[in-house]
Amino acid sequence: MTAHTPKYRRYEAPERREMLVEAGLACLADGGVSGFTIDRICEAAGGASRGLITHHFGSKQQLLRACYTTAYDRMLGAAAPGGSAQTSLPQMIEALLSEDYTSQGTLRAWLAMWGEVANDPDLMQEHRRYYDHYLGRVVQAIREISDGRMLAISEESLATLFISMVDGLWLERCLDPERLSRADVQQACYDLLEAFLGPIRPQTG
Amino acid sequence: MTAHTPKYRRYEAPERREMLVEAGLACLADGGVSGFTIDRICEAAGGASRGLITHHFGSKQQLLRACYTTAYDRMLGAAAPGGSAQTSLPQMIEALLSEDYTSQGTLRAWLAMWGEVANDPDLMQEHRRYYDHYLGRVVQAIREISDGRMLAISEESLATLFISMVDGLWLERCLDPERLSRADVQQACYDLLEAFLGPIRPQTG
DNA sequence: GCCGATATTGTACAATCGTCCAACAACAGC
DNA sequence: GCTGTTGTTGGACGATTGTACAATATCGGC
Repeated sequence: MTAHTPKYRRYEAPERREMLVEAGLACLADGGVSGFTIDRICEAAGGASRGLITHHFGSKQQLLRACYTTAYDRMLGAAAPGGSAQTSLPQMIEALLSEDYTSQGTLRAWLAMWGEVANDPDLMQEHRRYYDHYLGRVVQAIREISDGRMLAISEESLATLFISMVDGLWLERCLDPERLSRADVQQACYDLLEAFLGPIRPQTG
Repeated sequence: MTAHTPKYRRYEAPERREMLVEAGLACLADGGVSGFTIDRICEAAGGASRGLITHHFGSKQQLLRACYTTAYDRMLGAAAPGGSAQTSLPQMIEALLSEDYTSQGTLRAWLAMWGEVANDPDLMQEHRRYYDHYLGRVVQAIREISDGRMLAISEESLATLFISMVDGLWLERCLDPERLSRADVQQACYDLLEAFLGPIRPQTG
């Protein structure tokens, strides 16, 4: 007759880790590094206990590393839907400069994590790995359009240009959404690409 | 016979404020927001007392605001030497993507401050003011080159493109200086500009 | 129903945080 | 040299930080 309602739910380690990463990203989004706190993260993870992060990740810093790889994975995933490695330039422009992704929360999270990349060698290595992956995809997408044509600059150079442009526009728009509209920044991307690749703008009716 | 060597030096308020801003920027550069601490800042300001920041600025947050405007002033100053409002595009490329300015310290400082811009309305206002100023200068520099010629896009659009590109390249290079050389990023800027303005690259011998 | 592996809790801990404030000292003006 | 203004000191304060660790609870396998 002891109905015994459990005081807490037990999760498998991988699932719990995922929950904590999720909570960590949420905290980064609304408080930056200062918001990335053991107490707040556990609170955000459904009121878990303070000991959990140390238990599952060893330290707060390692949770941050996990958050970084997750965030990067998602970014790449959004730019290449359906899990394929295939990406089109318009799709990337649409996804990375979407209304959702150019939010102040997204900005705060990335700024905080980038700030750590410069400090943490492990994170730096991870960053480099992802960046190369990202660049490779863009080069591939460019080649699909150029289709063997000789461009004014190499595909790799144009890819670097494109990535930096997207990052810069994303940053400026996050900082001040009223100053730069979504249409503005997306158009700017096409201005850049068409200067090298010719007309590629998808007809929007 | 009381030789009386002073225990500390008294500064005029403006001079002391400047010292604290300097120390604040130094702390931001090597520790981001986490390094921006009353204790560390005072230590960096020649071992001043902990009460000084509250006394001169009212709060730590207001010191941060002062740091932001100083950093932005210096950035604009570096891009337009001699104190003139006049700026040339090559000069900006040279200054903002210089070896010195693409350091991890510079990165950490800006990331930390931008993270606050998204939170603090006062800082946001300041940011907007400076950005408009910055944009105006770039438009002016573009007009000097286009010289009335009709471009593929408006001078304002190209200015936005340019600023975002510089920011993006600056960011990527700060994050991983070994991946993107100074020559790479500066060349990328010219690739962009020449696509719209025709040859403008200064002959480097 | 019990057991054991293991996920979870919650406190203790020392360190650090930002702010406040009363006492103090430097230095210009007299 | 004294005095008044004002810049400076440094400790008190409560809140919060990340980590460690022993105690506890859950839940699958029997």
